[in-house]
Amino acid sequence: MIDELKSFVAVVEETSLTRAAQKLCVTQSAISKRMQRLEDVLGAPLLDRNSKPPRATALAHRIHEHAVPLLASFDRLMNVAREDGDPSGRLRFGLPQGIADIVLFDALTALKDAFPALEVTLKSDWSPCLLRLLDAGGLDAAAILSPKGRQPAEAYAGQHVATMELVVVQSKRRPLVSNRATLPAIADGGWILNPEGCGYRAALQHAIQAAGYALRVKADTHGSEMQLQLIASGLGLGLVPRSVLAHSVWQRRLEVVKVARFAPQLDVWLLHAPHLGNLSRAIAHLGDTMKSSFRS
Amino acid sequence: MIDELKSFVAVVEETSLTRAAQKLCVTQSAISKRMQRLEDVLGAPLLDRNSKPPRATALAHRIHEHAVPLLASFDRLMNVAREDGDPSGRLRFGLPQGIADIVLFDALTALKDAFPALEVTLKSDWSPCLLRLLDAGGLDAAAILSPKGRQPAEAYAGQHVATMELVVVQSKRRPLVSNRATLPAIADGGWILNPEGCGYRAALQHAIQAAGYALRVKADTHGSEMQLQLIASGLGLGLVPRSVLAHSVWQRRLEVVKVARFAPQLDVWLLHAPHLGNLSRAIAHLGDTMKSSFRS
DNA sequence: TAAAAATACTCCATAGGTATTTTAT
DNA sequence: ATAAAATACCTATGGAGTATTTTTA
Repeated sequence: MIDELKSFVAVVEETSLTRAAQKLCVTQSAISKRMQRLEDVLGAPLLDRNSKPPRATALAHRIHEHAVPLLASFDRLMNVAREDGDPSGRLRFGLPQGIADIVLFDALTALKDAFPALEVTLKSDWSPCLLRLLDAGGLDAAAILSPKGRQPAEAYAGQHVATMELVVVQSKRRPLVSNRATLPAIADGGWILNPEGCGYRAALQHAIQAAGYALRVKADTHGSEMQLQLIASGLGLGLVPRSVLAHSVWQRRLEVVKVARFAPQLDVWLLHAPHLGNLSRAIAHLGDTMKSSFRS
Repeated sequence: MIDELKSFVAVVEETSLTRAAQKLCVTQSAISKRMQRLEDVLGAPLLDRNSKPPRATALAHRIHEHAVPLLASFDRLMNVAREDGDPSGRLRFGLPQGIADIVLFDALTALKDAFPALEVTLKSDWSPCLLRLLDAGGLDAAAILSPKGRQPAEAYAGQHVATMELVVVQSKRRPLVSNRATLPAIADGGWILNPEGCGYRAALQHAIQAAGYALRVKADTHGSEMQLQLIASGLGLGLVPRSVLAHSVWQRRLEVVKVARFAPQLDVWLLHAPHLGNLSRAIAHLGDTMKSSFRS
């Protein structure tokens, strides 16, 4: 039916079956039959054959008005799957809060600049949830945190974006531990962390449990600034990326606790669906801006 | 390709080839092959076959977003040709100024009420031009004036709407002829008429020339109110439908001249394209409102 | 008479059905 | 073990091309 409509539009615009045939690189006979098929399907004549070349009927003009945008949508649909096509439609991007703090503004600005037509939808969640969504086709791409050195999983396509150094911080005014502490000392210090599922927290928990201690959590927070504010008040220790600390408004009230033989790091990955279609270029661009966000 | 897209949408929404097949009344094998065809055309997998039933990929979700509105447009296009369908799209209606004065407001209001989704485009011109446009498919319907009793032409579809009685008018204060005149008296009176092509003028010219006299035109006007204003000033005679005179703001300053053996009448026809598709009901409604406009 | 569209006829591709195999849960 | 999808195989249809006829300007 799409071929019939394309032929019909060509016929109306060329006002000639023969010219339409040439334009579409088929025989005049094929066009003639396509038009008859279309008329059969619609149940009404589209061409007035009392004239030569036949003239489009009033109904044909109305159908033409519908057919042109329809064929344009069809072309756009076909373009969605082309790797080299212009990014279009919606890009569904997921990222954990901790990464959002660092890259989101830059990323959105850059995407909007490069691909104004692209609509970006965001999903903020912990890395494992994002991975599951990515798997289910609910996301086109996701930024993921994973312990340094370990690939998120073999099955995922994507690129390594950055490695984040995590540092232990406490209040400068009301320190809880020495700023050159040991693992046992901080384990019992009382922690202010983002909830279960957070990549930072998982890394900390893993390290402390591996050393045979238990993690004592004093407060769950959402978002780095809230976390750092509470830490600055002297309520407990925190674990944050060094870059987040550097940009925080609470920085002056916080100090880094150096912990012997404890240097947690997280890898940041930009993973994406195996086939991106015309989002490929957008995701590549996103990867670049993320890398530069982490460098600065 | 339309069938493939319909199947694809069904598969995504049913999350199962088998259920999609049942929904579309074809075999599971057919759906399986349609999906493969679509994937071939797009050059990318839409289903993740590592699961059963297969899950839609991220790309599939994006394609789905485009496919749904596309199929809706397709259905709307198919509906355009159905005689019994809801009127949609654009209705291109032509009518001469003289009829517009009488029916246009009522007609537009009634159409808007009955079919809010319908967009009406107007073309104002003399009847012969409208007929030519209608012929060429440039109009869906046109109101036409033709001398009483004569069909506009056998080839046109449509209905008779009304017969308009035309009356000769002159200024009440400054009459040019007796208000019980004869044909030779008025022939030389000096006329204020709409330009060449106007149905009224044609009728008058025909009657006067048939009686062996010549029509002396003093002024060309556009639109009945302008014409009646000039007539009221005593500049010349006019020929207008009795109904237009009745509704004119100049009525009190005008008087009807009764002319012996001169009773010009015009038929009003509502003609339309041979196949209207889903405009049928709109045109039928238009015919009804026109008739009632002429009665009042 | 010339140009354009429709048609008769043929061939091949392909879509769909049936029956069966493969595969994931 | 079972349900679901893929596939092998067959048939029928239908779409396109060639050559020819019909029709309008």
